[in-house]
Amino acid sequence: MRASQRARGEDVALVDALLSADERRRSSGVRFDELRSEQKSLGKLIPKATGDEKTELLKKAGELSAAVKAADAEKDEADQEAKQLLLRLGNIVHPDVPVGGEEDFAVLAKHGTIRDFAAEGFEPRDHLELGEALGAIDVERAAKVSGSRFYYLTGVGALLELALVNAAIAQATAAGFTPMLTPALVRPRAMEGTGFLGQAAEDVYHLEKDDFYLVGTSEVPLAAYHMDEIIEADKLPLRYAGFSPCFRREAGTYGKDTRGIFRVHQFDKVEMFSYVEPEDAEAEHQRLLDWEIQWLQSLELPFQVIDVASADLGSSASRKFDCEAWIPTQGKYRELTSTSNCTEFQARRLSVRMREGKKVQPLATLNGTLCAVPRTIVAILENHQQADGSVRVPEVLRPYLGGRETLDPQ
RNA sequence: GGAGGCGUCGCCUAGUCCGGUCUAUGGCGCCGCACUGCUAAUGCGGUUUGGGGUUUACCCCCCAUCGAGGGUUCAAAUCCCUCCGCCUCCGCCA
Repeated sequence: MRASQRARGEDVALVDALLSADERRRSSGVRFDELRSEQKSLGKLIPKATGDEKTELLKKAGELSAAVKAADAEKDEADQEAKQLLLRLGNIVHPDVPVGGEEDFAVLAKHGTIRDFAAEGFEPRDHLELGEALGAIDVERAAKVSGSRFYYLTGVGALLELALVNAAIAQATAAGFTPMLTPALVRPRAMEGTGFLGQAAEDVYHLEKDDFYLVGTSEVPLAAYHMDEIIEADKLPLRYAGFSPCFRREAGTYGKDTRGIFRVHQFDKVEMFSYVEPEDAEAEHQRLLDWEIQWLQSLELPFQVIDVASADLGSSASRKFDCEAWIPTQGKYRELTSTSNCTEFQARRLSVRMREGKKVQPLATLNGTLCAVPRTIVAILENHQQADGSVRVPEVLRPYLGGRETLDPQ
């Protein structure tokens, strides 16, 4: 456990503090139970007693009651402390995860072929230039209305999003996922339970007046969907494909990806989410990755799969695979999808359990992006652009775009 | 937004007015056993969840849990406050 937290870049002292807080929580709990038990047996005698005997009993009961209250307060304090410490602690890192920061990922596979635009005889345009020429993206007016990192999808841009979403939902449904439209505003418990109020809290929008959080992904409402429930083991796995808007403050990214729609405050996303038995979690993680690969291959994009390094994992992930598409005008691979194995981390916090025979225990949750719309549009526009400024539509999307084979400049 | 009603251990339900006998009633469902050519029916027993103690294990014991959290009290399902959810009516609204 210590090694895991160090790999994550957390303070090892936190683990020790947590262990001692947990011991205090236990011992104060035992003391409370004993006093309470005594108080209960005394309480049974009082209604039957009379006269001096009763006066005496009431006096004793009064003293005991004060002791119980003191013990209760002590127990509460220890509980709170342990809980606070636990919330700061991330999931245990899977032993195969490469140790290190953002740059220390391991490349697991490469798919597709990167185009050689020089050989084709033209300079690739970036997604914003293409999107504006197609009448698909308008960031200037979005800046007027909402500020930076917002966008309008217009005309074929709007149609392209709808096509992507329909195609993604179709793939997920064919794979056995239940399609879900989820709330974008959630209570603190859902946010906290999924692990987004830890280190990631700065990146989350909060509506103070109503104490709602805007979700950064439908992972949140999908994980909290079965909150406080016990699921029969033979019902597993449960697989949901959520579609929702996603909101991110993108704090601390000033000057990063400022052009176009690669990094924005609001976007739509189709997300896969699985509830499985803990023993099946690693296999499910691989399946989620395979579905992502299938999706990106159907869009005919060149991409690589990486095993994200320890310090770059979210607090809830034990292991994370990203699919990064090649972005020609940036000359590098950029994250398009991400799948995390959260093991029992979220299930414990949200109290989602499974029953197998007599045993009730937390299950495992996993999530994986199927299609984060704006980034996918970026990758499609840039990779499928043609010398005349038009963009070839991948075949999987054509049925959803009225058979259209290209998007053409206006 | 206004008024009223409701929330009990899988589901339904008794209990709440008037605090202690609630160790929460009964039915359904489910599990086990018995009985019966099979099935069904019947009988008996069991059946919230979490934490702790004990144990090889089973058993057993203690504490919490009556939507959630506070309060009053020696003592709370029961009284008071706040919040959450559901239902009905009114208003407003895409």
